[in-house]
Amino acid sequence: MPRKICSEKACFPIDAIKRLVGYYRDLKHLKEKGVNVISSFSLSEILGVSPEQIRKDLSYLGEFGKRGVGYDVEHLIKNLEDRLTIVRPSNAVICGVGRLGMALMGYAGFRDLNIRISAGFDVDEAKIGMEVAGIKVYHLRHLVKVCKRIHPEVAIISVPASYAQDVCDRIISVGVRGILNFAPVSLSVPNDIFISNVDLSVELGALLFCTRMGEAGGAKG
Amino acid sequence: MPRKICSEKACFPIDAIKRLVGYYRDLKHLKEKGVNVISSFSLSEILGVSPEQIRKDLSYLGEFGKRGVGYDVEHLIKNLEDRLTIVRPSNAVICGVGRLGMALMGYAGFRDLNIRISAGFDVDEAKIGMEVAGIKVYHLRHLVKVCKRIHPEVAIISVPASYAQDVCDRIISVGVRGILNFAPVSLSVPNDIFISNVDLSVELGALLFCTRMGEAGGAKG
DNA sequence: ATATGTGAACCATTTCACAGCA
DNA sequence: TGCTGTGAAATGGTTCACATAT
Repeated sequence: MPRKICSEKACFPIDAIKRLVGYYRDLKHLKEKGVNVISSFSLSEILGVSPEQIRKDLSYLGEFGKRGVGYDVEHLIKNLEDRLTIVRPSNAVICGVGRLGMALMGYAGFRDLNIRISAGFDVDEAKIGMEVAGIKVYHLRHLVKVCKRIHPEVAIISVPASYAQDVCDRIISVGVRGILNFAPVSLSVPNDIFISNVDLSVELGALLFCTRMGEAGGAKG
Repeated sequence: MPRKICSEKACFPIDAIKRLVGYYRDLKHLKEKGVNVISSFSLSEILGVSPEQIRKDLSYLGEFGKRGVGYDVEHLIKNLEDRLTIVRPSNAVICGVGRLGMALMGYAGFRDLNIRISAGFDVDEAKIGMEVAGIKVYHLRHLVKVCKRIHPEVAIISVPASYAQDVCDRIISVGVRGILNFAPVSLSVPNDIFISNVDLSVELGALLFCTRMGEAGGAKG
């Protein structure tokens, strides 16, 4: 993934986008709790992000607040849904129905973003034809055929590392332009394809290193 | 998590640490394939990171290459294991043995970093006493007692969002200083605790947004 | 009075360019 | 000559400070 993303109109940092998606989710929780108006300062405490950062992030998408007052929660949610294109539903597929793949098929959080997991793929004959969380599992050899019907916008790769590049290539060949990769390898893709790596052992390894370094020194940030 | 981490000797960026852990993993694959010496330029193609970036990242930990030649793969691996403290084994625990928690208990990648998942915790009586991938599941109410025996350095939180802060507090109370959080909420922790959030729907949502923006514009980075 | 929105200042990381060494 | 290691320059995200609006 690049560090920032641009259209003709504007550029903004990927990290800002991720934070904004997080704001959206937490704002929905706030609304359920009956909060109608909130300032960037109060939001700051809930989100663990500075008020200036929140305001700057929101300003990438437009002006949604009232000066001297704050943000109308519902209005802000609606605008985030619109600008982040959450209103527009999407299909996704999962390649690799192992333990992790199955967990992702049942992950409720995707639905909140209007993302529907429409199919799973695996090579294990025992799994073909199964339904996991209401999602049908197909053989990987039918990937192209099934995807031509489903038209997934994004794909999740949760196959073993050694299969990942092959699956990745085939996913791209059916027109998928965004890939969330859980396989612990660096995949090579054309530079019009977005690939985001969630590397669990890298995360845990880096965390462990930090705590051990912290023992002797301390974090500064 | 802060942006950088410091000891008395040096400071370096968290992102560099994460990349280094990734280099370590990919170098081990390379070694298995019989590669003995490699330049930062060849590594660049495999890792998808620029040669300068690789050299700079490595330079945070020391000087491991031979000018005019490249890096001895085995020598580099040994040094990374040493400097990233991967040689030193660690225990971790997982709080929340749902679908995701179970997947993580069986995740092979942790073992490659000498990280051992030593216990799982849940509140579901049906799961208590179970073994998942050889790891015993305890009731959450015994968290403190079991952790005092195991001495985990890091913990993984994969409980529902509403339980996460409570579990987090208790984990910290037994001396854990690093937390990998999968619950989709911002947790508040003292600032000597390292917490890394893996937010699956945020990742997928941001990815989707990028592909949709990319349709009209294009990535620059 | 209060809180937003934003250009400017700041600061960290990435990239560059080249000195240093095999 | 070839590739590493690293100060210096550039890039770009975050923080600051304040003008602006209610």
